[in-house]
Amino acid sequence: MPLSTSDRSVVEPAIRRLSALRLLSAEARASLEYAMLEGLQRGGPGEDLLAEGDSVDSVRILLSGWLCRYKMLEDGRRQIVNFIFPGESCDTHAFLLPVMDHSIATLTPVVYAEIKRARFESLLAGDRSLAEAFWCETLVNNAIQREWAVNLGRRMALERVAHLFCEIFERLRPVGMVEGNSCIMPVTQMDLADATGLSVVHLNRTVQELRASGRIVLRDRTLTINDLDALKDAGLYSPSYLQLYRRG
Amino acid sequence: MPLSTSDRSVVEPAIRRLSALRLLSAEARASLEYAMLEGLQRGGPGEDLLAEGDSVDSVRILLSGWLCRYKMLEDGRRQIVNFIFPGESCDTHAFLLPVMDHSIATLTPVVYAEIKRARFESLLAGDRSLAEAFWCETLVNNAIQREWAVNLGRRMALERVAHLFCEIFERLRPVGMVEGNSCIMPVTQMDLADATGLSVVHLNRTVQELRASGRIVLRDRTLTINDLDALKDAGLYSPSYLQLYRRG
DNA sequence: CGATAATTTGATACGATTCAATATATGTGG
DNA sequence: CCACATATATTGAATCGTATCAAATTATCG
Repeated sequence: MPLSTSDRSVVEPAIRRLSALRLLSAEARASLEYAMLEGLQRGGPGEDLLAEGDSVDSVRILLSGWLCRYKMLEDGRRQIVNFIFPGESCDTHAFLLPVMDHSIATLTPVVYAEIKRARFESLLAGDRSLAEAFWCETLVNNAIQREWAVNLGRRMALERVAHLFCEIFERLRPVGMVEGNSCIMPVTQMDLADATGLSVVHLNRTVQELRASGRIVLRDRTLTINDLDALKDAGLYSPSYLQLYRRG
Repeated sequence: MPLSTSDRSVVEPAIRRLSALRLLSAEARASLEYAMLEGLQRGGPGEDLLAEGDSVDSVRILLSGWLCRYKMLEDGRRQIVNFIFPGESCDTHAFLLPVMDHSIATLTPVVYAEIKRARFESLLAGDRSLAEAFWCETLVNNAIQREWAVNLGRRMALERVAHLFCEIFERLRPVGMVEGNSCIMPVTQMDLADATGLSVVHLNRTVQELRASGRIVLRDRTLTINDLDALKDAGLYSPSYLQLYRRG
């Protein structure tokens, strides 16, 4: 569903995030903004943007809402392997590989920019820092993916959930989606369970434990972290892997 | 420990692997070979090649032996987040980020080629297909990392170990390290436990279960898979994520 | 408002961890 | 080449964390 708007602020999260990774020239910024505004799309919740096995011929940059990357096992078990937050892009270089190894789904209503591959490539060809910013994003993504392996492999339920909440909070902050000590949490507990490798029931109990100990408030789709440092301790969280404020 | 040799076959695994990802010109091949041969290094088992927090100024390409990427939690829990096999490179673009988010250790004696960043960059600048091959490697790595999240989050012990064995087997094959239905397995059960997110005791029992059911033989540091398809079934393994035989 | 989805609760079962002990390999120096 | 020390693999028993199943409650949406 194409979306037209004259409001350039919709693309701001992407510009913000990329600028944090690499200092972008005014021209690079402008041409990217323009390309994004031309390709604005909307999606409803619960849609697959890309499915495992699809080939990819365009780049998507999320501007609002949440996406997730997930994989399914034959018998229906689902693992969310990562979230995608506003400002982040789906697959800037996925076309170098033949097909998607995983699926990408909307968890909420979303707005994103879709840029055709050729267009995207010429954008990158025109500006080295832009190319580097997108590559950095891939590398940071890789680092996040590694931390998820640690989370799933070596942390206990309470630590896992605490860690995930810290990560979400810290990833939303640089794109301006944190207010005070709160951010939105627009996903179901089933999604959180699939992201932490827990059953819904146990995830629910774990969340309640975090609530009961006063570490978080989670209601009305809003997460409030009373004491972020305490939650980080509980989740054995060390933020360096996000490399949030890099500038080459 | 620098290593000199006149035998060019040491670099073959790397050439093979990169060639599988992208068709390389004879010149690209030759210049890469030359750079690798100039920077040959040896390492013993149990050494950190790079530690979390280090900054990276050279690229390493593994030629023989096994490495692992791992992260530690404060209290000593370790998660191996990936293996690195002969022909694979450690950090071709890690210098785009300021510091390592994880450590890389030798699991066996190794031989690798170390190429200084500037040298490496000029190599890539000189040949587009070479640059693309290395980037593809990063993307494939990312896909493997996602599959590890699935393994750790949603597979049970037996499935996890079966899956890991299948993956190892399939990653060793294209670099010629599989003979018939056997490959070497030069790591301890503790390493396998840390890779699968299990305790050593339970990993041991799981391996025994795989042995008892006749699916594998594991002794003398050699893994023999009697029926690969059966092991894949047991591990809910679907190999597409490795994207082994790509050519752009 | 009713229908459906999401969250919460309870009870039970199972998979995996832990601790402790033993057995087997591997490596080292004499 | 053997004796010893150390690392690795194996076994058993008890415990703990998490899953599963089923039901009840609460929220959400048309």
